[in-house]
Amino acid sequence: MAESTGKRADARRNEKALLDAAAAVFVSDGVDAPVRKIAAEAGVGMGTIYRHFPTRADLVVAVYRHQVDACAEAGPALLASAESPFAALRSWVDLFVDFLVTKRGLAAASRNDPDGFAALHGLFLERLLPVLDDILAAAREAGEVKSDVPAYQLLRAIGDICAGAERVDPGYDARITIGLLLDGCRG
Amino acid sequence: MAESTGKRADARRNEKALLDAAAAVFVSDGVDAPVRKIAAEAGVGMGTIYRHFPTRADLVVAVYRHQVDACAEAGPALLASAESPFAALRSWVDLFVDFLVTKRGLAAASRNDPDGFAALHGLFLERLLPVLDDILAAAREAGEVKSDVPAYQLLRAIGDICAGAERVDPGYDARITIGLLLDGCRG
DNA sequence: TGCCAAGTGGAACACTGCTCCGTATATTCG
DNA sequence: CGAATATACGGAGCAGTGTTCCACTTGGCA
Repeated sequence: MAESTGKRADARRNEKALLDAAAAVFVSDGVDAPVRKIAAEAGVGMGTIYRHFPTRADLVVAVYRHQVDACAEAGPALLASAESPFAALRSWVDLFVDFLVTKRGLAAASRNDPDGFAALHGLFLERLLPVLDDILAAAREAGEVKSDVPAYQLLRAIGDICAGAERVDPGYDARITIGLLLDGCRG
Repeated sequence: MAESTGKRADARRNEKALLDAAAAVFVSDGVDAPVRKIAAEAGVGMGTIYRHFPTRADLVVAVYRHQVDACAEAGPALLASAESPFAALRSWVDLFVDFLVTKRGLAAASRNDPDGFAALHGLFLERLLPVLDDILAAAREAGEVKSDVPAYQLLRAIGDICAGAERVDPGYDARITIGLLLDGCRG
């Protein structure tokens, strides 16, 4: 019964254990936590972790995929409920920033690892870019955004700023920068 | 004769060799190049490199210090010659961005290494922050900048954006984002 | 010249991501 | 129920990193 995946029962169990362990370790140690630690936390060996997630980035993507989905799905709702498209833009960007800054190291996770970057970047592009694009288009139509900056440019800038902001420093607030950026879009 | 440093002649020679080697390797391999490679290029042992530069960040700072100085010194000149303080702001930021993007990995060099970050960050704060602060103040006085964003916030945002932009991607241009940011400052 | 503190080199350590393959076991079939 | 087999597991091991340590060399001075 259960999943129709051809996987063996223990394999499925281990995959779940790994996802849970990774989520826990990412919270306590940051996304850069050693693979060994995640394997240990899950109570499996190195071989197992690499069997299920060929690269650490795959694991990261798997762990956060549903949160990214939630962020993507919130877009249209915000656009419908906010008092203006630009307000929706602000709210949605806030959501994304929240997501990024509450996951220690998420945005920077792939820094050292080009493949990892591609995976995470790809997830954002696939799920979030269309959403931001819609919001941006609506805001333009309402005359609230003059700049013709592409959504990609904006999405990436936000990611980069949050990545840099991960360093703890009481005097710095990434949200201020991002607010400035959005103001810049109004032209 | 020569420097009044109490250092031995061979020590001074090695320090110079290391700086030259590091500069060369940074260009060809990026700022993240292995320490061993720099030592080999300079023809010295591991012990020597760590004697002169206790951490890789110290080496990075030493290599780029005079370029940072040049950037700092260009500030007042730009302010005097540009047709408006905001134009000077743009030009100066361009200068800084040029510096960051032409040094592969410079802005991200310290990413993995908190001490390294502090060193580089400290250099920028010490040399560049006052310059940006002056330009920003002038632009505000001329009514060209409405936002009261602190210079620190802006400087760091630029650094973070360039750090993120280091990943090669023909579709992304950090300068667009930074331009947007400056537009945002005009309020 | 001879001495010795300053300086050097590179082996060794601790840590990382990742691979490999002998072993264990879930599942299936007789 | 008991074997046969494909599937999955564990962890030792490899390659590469930054950094430390200390026996050895050498510049500069008396």
